[in-house]
Amino acid sequence: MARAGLTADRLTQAAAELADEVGFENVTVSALARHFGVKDASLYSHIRNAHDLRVRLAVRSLAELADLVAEALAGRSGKDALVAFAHAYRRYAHEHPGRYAATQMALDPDTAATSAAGRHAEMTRAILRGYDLWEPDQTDAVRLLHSTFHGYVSLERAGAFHSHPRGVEASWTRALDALDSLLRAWPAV
Amino acid sequence: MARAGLTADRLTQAAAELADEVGFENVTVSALARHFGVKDASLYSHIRNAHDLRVRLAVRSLAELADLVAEALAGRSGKDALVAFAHAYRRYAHEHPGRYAATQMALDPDTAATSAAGRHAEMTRAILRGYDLWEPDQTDAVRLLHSTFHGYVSLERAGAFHSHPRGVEASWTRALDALDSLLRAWPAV
DNA sequence: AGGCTTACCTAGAGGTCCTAGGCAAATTAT
DNA sequence: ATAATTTGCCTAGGACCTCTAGGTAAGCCT
Repeated sequence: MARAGLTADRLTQAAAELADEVGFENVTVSALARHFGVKDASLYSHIRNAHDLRVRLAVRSLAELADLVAEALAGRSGKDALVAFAHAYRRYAHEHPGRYAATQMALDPDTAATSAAGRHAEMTRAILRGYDLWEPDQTDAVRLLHSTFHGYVSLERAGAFHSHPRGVEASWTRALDALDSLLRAWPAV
Repeated sequence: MARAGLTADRLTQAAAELADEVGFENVTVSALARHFGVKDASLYSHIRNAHDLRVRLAVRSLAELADLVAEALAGRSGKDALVAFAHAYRRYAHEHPGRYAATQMALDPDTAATSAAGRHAEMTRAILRGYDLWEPDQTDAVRLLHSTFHGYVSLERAGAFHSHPRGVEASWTRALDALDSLLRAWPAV
């Protein structure tokens, strides 16, 4: 009986593709086993349980997104960097909805600390070097930017903006204009 | 054999409490049936299926949140209204995490149209009457505000801000200052 | 070739979702 | 007050998912 050659990595990769096809919440051990033509029980040599599989997918997706953002940021600064970051972020969410959903999973503190979540914060902070912001305003601004990007993308995906004819793309561009101007004139306390 | 007196409404109410206790994703038909001391199958006379139950919970939570926000907004305008809206919104998410998660469910267009989602947009728009914003900037600003509120609250709940010592409360207050100043000086195209 | 590790298997328990069909309690009609 | 109707909750059972225990065989190493 030939072996399928499973590893935790190949499972996570397949789970990522599956998530984009059927949605993150439908990534099950059974579906993954079917994909490889093996029995459910066989996967438990490689992953601890279903939650472990989803955590691996989340960690992998965070790293993948961080790579794409890093690439988009390379050689840019100021508004140029802000827009590049935002587009890379939103594009990932659109092209890989299942993986993006995975990045929103609540990770336990240890896992989060060793994940690429820190790189995301670091890159957001790098953008702010093009603006005149210092602690603690810098941290506040990082949180605001992250919130806005994530909020916009997830509301957009949830269909919250469909009720109005104004183009979602146009609002996004204007939101970036607004954030840029906000960062340039960050209000003093 | 005495009846439990189930109705779709009582089920939804219990589901809301259950959601806040065990998390939205753990609101199951079985758990709800256990809560009422009846068999799973009995619930299907009142709800169509598990998805239907979650949709009812989402619609109910949206309405509940809209009521709280409306109350907070009453008699306020300008930054005062902005801050009141934001605090009511964030407070609901903190006090009722399961219900708040429910409000983020993707609803089909018909359900969304008849839900309180429209009231949320309308109230956000009302805030902007205190600023000098007109279409299409108004819609862009509504989307930006909504995104930021939702993004901040959901990242906060996911633990994304725990890695830094800066207080989450302080950043939130500053974010509102920033949004206020942004709305007062909304950049022209 | 023999031995070791491990990839994958079968079997099965327990949980959730949901349907079909039945009885009995509550409600309405007579 | 009794009969007819509606409906709330039941049992039974199928389909799918999660996960454990224990076994067989494939592939690597000497």
